[in-house]
Amino acid sequence: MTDELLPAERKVHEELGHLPLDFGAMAVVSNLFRASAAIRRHMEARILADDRLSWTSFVALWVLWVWGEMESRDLAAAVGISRPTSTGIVNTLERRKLVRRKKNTNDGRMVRVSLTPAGRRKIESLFPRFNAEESALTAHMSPREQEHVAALLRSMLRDAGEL
Amino acid sequence: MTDELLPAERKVHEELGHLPLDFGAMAVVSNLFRASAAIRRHMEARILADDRLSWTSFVALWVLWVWGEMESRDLAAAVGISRPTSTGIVNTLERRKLVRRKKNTNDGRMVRVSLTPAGRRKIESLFPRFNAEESALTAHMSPREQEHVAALLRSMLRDAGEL
DNA sequence: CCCGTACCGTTCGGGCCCGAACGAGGTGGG
DNA sequence: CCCACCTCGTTCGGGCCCGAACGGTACGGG
Repeated sequence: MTDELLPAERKVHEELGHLPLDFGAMAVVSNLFRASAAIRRHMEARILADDRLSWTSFVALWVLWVWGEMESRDLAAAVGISRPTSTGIVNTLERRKLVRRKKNTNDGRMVRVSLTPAGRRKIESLFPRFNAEESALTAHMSPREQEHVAALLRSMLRDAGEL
Repeated sequence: MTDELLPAERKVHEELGHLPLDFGAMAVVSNLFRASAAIRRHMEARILADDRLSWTSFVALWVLWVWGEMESRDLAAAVGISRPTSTGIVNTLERRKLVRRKKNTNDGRMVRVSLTPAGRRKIESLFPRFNAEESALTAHMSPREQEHVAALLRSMLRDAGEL
């Protein structure tokens, strides 16, 4: 594992090194975003492209798989997108018959969303391949390191939400 | 620092625990994305909203600040976006007079992009506030932990690109 | 001097993404 | 029974994002 700085990071030190900045924090956040975007692109190209699924649509299927039928606002929150975006994603998935909308009879405002059988088959065949790729991406970390990194990420997540 | 599992993660273990999946890898990747999206939203709302700048536009300004005038394709690569997206971003920033396009006289295909004085003033006033927020987000890590996490993220980045 | 090949930035089409605003449905106090 | 007030999903407008395709420029071999 090379923990060398990236060329971009070296250039930053050259140009900005004299300023009173927190370079440790910068390294964490910028690499967090680089890694996130790269992994997303990797997964979309390698696993999701055959089914013309975006990352977000895939996450939506996965959330519905894990949680079962749920109300639209809860789906948005679980996927990590706004309610307008969720409307669009559900439209796309409904058009492809992977997901179904149902009116809630108790409360006329709510819409309940769930997987169709085809949607369930899709995520059940896709997810193991997806997880195998995740596994390859984290193969150079020990289980202890994995849990440590996950914990640090969770605390950054919490801070970003509260702070 | 609570390193407790999120409710969503507990539910995943309940529902999927019996399947032969790599849950450690899952925890790393899913929290990587949750954190990335949360930080992005946090920064856009807290630092960038006043100037109506998106995260990506901000990164473009930052890259041009650090590297100076550069060719459009290199800008795209450094920001981490495709060339078509880069065209759009540069259009937006040019419209706001933060960035300038210039034809390269040697090679008629190339376009060189650079900050305007207004663009330079903007990023120089914005970045310290941005970095202070990064600093707050990583305050609970020791410098050693920060470098460790950055190194692990760099190696995931590398794997996602090569693998 | 061509012409095939390669690479540039851009355009096009379609999906994702958000904040603001809207209409419909629900709720509680007067 | 109202009628403010809230929350739901959706629509609208505008920006971001990519792969494919296009016109323009460069360059090397025949």
